[in-house]
Amino acid sequence: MSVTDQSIPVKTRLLQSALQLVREQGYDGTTVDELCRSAGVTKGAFFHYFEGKEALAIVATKFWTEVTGAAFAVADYHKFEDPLDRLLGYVDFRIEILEGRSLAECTCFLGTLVQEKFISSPTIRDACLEGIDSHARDISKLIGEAKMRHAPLAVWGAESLALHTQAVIQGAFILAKAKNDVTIAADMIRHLRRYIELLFHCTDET
Amino acid sequence: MSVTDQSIPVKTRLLQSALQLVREQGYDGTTVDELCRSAGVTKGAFFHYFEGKEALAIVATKFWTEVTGAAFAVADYHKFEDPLDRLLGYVDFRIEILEGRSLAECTCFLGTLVQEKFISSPTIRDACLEGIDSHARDISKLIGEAKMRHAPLAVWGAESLALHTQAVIQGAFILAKAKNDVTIAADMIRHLRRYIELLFHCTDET
DNA sequence: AGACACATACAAACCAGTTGGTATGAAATC
DNA sequence: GATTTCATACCAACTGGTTTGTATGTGTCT
Repeated sequence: MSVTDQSIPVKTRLLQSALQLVREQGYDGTTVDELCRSAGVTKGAFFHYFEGKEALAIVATKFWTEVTGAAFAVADYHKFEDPLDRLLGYVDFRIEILEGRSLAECTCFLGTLVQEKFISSPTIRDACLEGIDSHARDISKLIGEAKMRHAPLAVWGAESLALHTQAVIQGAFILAKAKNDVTIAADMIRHLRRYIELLFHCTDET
Repeated sequence: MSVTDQSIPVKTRLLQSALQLVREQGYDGTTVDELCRSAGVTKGAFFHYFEGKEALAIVATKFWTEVTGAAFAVADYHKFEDPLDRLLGYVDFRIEILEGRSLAECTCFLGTLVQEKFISSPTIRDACLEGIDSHARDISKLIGEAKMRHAPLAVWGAESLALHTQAVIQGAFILAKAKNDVTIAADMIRHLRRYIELLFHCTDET
């Protein structure tokens, strides 16, 4: 099921190509022509479905949020009864995702996009923020439940820790890109796992 | 002392403009013309000093590494006798740097650049890696000393933890950009601080 | 006079977006 | 039920502006 598969609608193919190419080359580094070539459509088709490049970026952030949201929704870690196990399961899942994938395949479209356009396009920035926040809210809920059961008096907030998990993951991707080595990202996320374990097991310290 | 200050050499002005503009707009989003305008020089001057845009980027990474390296070298946190205090002082210093600064002024040139060009320009990627690693080595040394004194048996490695500090900081910048709020980066780095404290104070758990 | 440090003008490629069209199918009209 | 009408989904060529880079000129210092 390549991205040029004729059975996939043109609009979807363009969005899939956008996710891939932007993660590989950045937003400004990806031309509309290239996007069309990758999706196997012409420029006419592109401008039929999207008002312009920026509009595509906005739609792509929503597309990304849906696709990844669905992947997390069906992931195994939800099966654990203890919310702390679910939280640690989530972190393990983030590590699993890295395995056997190229960097561009496992890094975050939103993080890549927002770093490049956070000033030059507030519209894109807001769209990225919504996607990131949407996922962070899910994680915050997980953390809140784990906190309620295991560390109700802890000083740190669930929301803040949820954002921290996302920060670590985003930062892990940057280091992995610099080192051209996905495994380094896993190492960084394992530190996050240890941090969470310490937060829940050394409550006297917080 | 603006970047167009006539007393600063043209080449330096171009490099300073590059650091600023790339952090604001990204590499591909910054044109050579814009760079020249910002530095108050003409295109002739630009191509007199640099072979091209990519060559400038390489030199800019070295410039960045020197400038920031010097800033960290003279920072206060080195005064502490206990290496753990120096390490925590470093983290606090990273938080201090954020205060009163705009996002583009306090984020990392290398992280921004490498995320955009890690595939399309291996040369730039390597230059960014060298800068990041150079700083990480300094932090790794700090951590190694702290570990030797306070947690010699800990399972985590100094180098890995040093990279993790950089990952957290880079990721903090991405979230801050998405939220358009520098203070969120400080929150993320405070989690890093707590992680380090826990690592050194709950050694039985590791 | 010759080297260096720039400035100005220009070229060649590139890129987002436009224009003007075709093919197809569905709905309205006769 | 045949025909016209119209909207949708695309396609290919083109345009105007931008971008990196070059070629050549000019002033200055030694």
